[in-house]
Amino acid sequence: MDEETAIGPADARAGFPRSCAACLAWEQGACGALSRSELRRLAAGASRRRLGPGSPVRFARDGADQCVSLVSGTVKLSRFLGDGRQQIIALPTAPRLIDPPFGSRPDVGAAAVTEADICVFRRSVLEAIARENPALQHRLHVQALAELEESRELLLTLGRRTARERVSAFLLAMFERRSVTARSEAGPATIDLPLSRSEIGDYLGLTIETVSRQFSQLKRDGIILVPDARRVVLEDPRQLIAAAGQAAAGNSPTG
Amino acid sequence: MDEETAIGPADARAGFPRSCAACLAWEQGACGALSRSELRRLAAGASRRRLGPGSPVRFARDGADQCVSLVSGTVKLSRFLGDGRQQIIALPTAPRLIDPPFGSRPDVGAAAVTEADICVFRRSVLEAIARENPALQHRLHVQALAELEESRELLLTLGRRTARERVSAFLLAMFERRSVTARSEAGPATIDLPLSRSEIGDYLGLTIETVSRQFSQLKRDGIILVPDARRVVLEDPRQLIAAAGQAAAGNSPTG
DNA sequence: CGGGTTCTTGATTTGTTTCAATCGATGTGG
DNA sequence: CCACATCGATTGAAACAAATCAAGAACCCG
Repeated sequence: MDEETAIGPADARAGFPRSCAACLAWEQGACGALSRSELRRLAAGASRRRLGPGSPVRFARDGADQCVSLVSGTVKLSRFLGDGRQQIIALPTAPRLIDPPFGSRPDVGAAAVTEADICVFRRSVLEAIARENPALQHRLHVQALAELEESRELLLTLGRRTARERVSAFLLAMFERRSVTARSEAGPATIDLPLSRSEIGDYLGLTIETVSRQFSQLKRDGIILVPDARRVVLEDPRQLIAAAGQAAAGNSPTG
Repeated sequence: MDEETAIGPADARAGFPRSCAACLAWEQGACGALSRSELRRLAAGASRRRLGPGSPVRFARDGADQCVSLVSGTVKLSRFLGDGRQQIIALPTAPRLIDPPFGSRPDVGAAAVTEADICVFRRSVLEAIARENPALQHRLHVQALAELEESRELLLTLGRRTARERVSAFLLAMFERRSVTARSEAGPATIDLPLSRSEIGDYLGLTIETVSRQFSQLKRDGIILVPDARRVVLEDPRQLIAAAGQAAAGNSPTG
């Protein structure tokens, strides 16, 4: 997606902070746009943490000087209504800056959905570096635009798709973002779901029961197989695509 | 929101391209971060156009070298399903870059909802300038993050709010973005709606009939007055806020 | 094996859509 | 100036999809 990493391949990591040298998110993540000295500056105040599924990610409320990077795993970002209704608004996977610099994000909650590693560092330092380093700035910008696109796709789903279309579209999306190792495997396509039924509901604006019913329905229709609750195999991808209610070109039909 | 304009106040416009000197979006928009020479470079291939309500904004499909800036008015950005179902995903107001550089935006449609002026210029030139001009880059980045926040707010609305809550939240949002002149007026707060009932439906993921019914209901409850279809006066703002189902802090109640 | 959690399935209710008719404003031509 | 067509908005009745309420089944872990 982006050629210009400021630093060389993995074997050239000498001179970098130790924690960064071992970091999986090193090259692809935002840090890949950083020079040795910048990385050292950032790593100074940084700390790593491992999270189990479900553990909340504490964001810097009240303007504390923090910034969270997701180094491995998947988290859910949610917004809430006063009575507890929850909507998952994004499902970032590593490597990704959740809670990015310059953002004004209000009442967003975050929690790990898989095992996850996060790296917390000083927001002010990253912002300062970004202001001097166009490559980093550009990376962050492109990242934000990608998240905007994802968000808008979900908007279409929540606003206009039926329950069946929502879970079909969700399965398709999970299929497309599956890991490279899973992608290269032969045989029928298998999707590992990072979310529970309840979380899928919170993502798709549905109840857990409706999600479950749609799974059963797709199963009965011979479109998917569900060997266990966290896995789905695609029997008939063609039909799943049809069931998702595909998006169309943006030329408004009539105003 | 952002102090660092690269150039001085309005009376210092000498030396700028003529069309830019007269441009309303000049300082606040992205162009405000540009130097004289950069602005001249950009204005070279630029063209202005006035759009009536409903007219589609032609985006550069198939990678044509174009970029659209909204100079005045409001447009709707929509996504579509194959059978024509429409979801409005954003309602940008001037000054704003719709169809911004570096974005990969797929099948997004755009149409003016009010009278609108747009400025079309060469995408490659803006991208080139952005890569050299950190202030512009930063502005575009902050802009993208703001749009992401708006999008996520709408996500919460579409995923978890009832019809009544949706139109209440919509009215509140329209109230908050009303013009400065309208804001300073005395007397009961009046909201001018830029959208028709049908467009409000497309924005809130509802049908036109449901939108209409909710307006009538809020009227009957003494919360709003509807002097005509395009205007709403707030009788009881407190109750409207309650009816919108207010958002809560992001600390997940339980996972 | 028990105890808890998650998932599934069924019956019923409810909110929203769909279908259909009417109203009101605006504009046109006779 | 008044019938008449048009378009958006409103209202009503019926149909429907998803939520809610309520059991049960499957699975996991100690």
